[in-house]
Amino acid sequence: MEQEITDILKQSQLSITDNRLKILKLFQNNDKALSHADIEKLSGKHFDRVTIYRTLQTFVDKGIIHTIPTADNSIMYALCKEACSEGHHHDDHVHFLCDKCGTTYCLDNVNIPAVNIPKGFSAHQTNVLVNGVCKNCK
Amino acid sequence: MEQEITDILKQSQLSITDNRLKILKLFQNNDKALSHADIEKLSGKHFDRVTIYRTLQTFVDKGIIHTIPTADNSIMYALCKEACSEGHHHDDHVHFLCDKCGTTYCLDNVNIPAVNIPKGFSAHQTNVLVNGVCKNCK
DNA sequence: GTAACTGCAAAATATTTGCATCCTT
DNA sequence: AAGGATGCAAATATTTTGCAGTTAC
Repeated sequence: MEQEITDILKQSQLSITDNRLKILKLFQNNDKALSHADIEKLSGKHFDRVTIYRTLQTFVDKGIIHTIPTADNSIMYALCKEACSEGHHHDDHVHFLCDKCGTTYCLDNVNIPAVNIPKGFSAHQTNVLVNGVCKNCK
Repeated sequence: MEQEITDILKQSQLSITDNRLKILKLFQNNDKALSHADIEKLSGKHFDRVTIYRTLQTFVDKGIIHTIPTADNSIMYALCKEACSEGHHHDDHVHFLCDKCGTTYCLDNVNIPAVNIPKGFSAHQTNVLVNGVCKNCK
């Protein structure tokens, strides 16, 4: 597990630092999407706000995490699966936001359905965000 | 047309003010989603930032406009169709974001497809956001 | 006349940038 | 040693709140 995390950084040609390892571990341990604020709390404020901003941005750029568009517009981040690579995300899965607990899940096993778009438009990527109640809050 | 706009406000039991009429007119004239910044620009800075914040919030609360979750997390707003009412949105249409010109469209005629969500989860609302190239940028 | 709306000032938050220092390689 | 990463300070930008003056009804 520890090994996996460092591998992720190596593959993206990023220096292996405590900071990055800790943030990555937060994502792995939580199995849900995290906001900047979540990371700040979960980390116990051990590192700087600015570092979190920069680290998240770096991870997004490298395709390690992806952002999730949410209705209330808090930016959420979650780990990308193997299909993602630098500059080219394939987050073709559905995101689920629980209205009760606020947790955002990546439903990796749920494929996004095909969408018919009008003539003249060409689709490149599709995001699906489902709101509702999650299994824990039921 | 002018009449329509005042009717919208009347139906929501809101006072009819220049400010609100102008902002509503911006939405009607542009046929696309607008951000807070867009409105500031389009209005020619004739009214206060704060007023725009409050007006947009009021409109969202009353079901006159809805927010659109976007990948880059700028908050976009667009007019709701007749199905929306206070506190209960039915934005069951697809949103399209053009990667070239940045325009966000409501594809009112495109219904959102059914999504299979896992056991234990119950869906309440589904948002679909498609990225690509729009008819004008092709 | 009264309640609602607006604009200004200011506070509170959030995000970005510059730079000196420290850490990874 | 060199380049990248971090932390601090500070600059910007964004959003919220309070309040007094104005406007719609």
